[in-house]
Amino acid sequence: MKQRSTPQRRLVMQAVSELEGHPSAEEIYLRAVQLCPGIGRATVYRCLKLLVLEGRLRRVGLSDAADRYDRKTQPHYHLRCERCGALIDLAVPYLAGLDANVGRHTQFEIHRHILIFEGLCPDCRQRAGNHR
Amino acid sequence: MKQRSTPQRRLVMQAVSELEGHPSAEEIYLRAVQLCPGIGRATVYRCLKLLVLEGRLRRVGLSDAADRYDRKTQPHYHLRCERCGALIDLAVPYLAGLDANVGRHTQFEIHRHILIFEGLCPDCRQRAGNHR
DNA sequence: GTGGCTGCAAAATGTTTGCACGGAT
DNA sequence: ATCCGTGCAAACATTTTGCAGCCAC
Repeated sequence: MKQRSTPQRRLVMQAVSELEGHPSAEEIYLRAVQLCPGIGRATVYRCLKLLVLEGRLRRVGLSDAADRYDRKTQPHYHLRCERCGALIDLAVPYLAGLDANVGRHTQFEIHRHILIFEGLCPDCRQRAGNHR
Repeated sequence: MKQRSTPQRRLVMQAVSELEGHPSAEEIYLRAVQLCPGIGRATVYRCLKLLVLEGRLRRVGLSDAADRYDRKTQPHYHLRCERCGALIDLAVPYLAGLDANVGRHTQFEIHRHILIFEGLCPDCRQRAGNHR
């Protein structure tokens, strides 16, 4: 199964690039529709999946909201506001030794780890403080 | 809103306790039905939510599968097999300093972090090795 | 008798799949 | 001619919600 570079594929990549931060599939779809009316949601989902497989995008899975997509594919962590849902990249150094460490203590073969910090962003923090 | 201790609430807690590991809401529901035919799915979901709120259970959210519930409520990390979905607790010490550290570097008020390791469990590892 | 709790069915959400068509190789 | 990609709608999985009735306080 050889894959083609279709206009839609390029367009989805472009939509992600134009959207700042970590857009969801729906946000990417809405932007893609602007660029190419008629594109289908399923196509966007399929393209995103392929782009992640190719390593051109990274999927940030959230347990209680739609997944987000990230142009930055190198390992890094995320910070999320539990009130407004904002998701931002963290500059904290990647804890490369953790995987080997856990592998040594369990019979698992560790491939990666996912680390997400949760709390309140400055805006929500202030808003929360005000009506307390 | 004062809350009552109902038979269903106790039963859901019992079902979680009887099931080993980290059952999903559906697994808990199925066990609950055995103990009390007629209990509804929605009731199980509502009870789980309340029990988590009370701090008697911990919810382990997974981005690509149903959430799991954990009787162990103290902070700890998880290890997940990406092939069979097995989820187990990790004994790795909790990195308590991380939150303060990230808080110092971002304007966020950090409340917690979620750390999940992913890889292959011993069984799946062997199975994967065999047909390679 | 007020207000939370239950069970049911329906809704909501996010994502995947079946299918027929169309285009590229 | 084959096979991949597309658009649409329907299916799917998980969780939440609206609502009527019930039970405990």
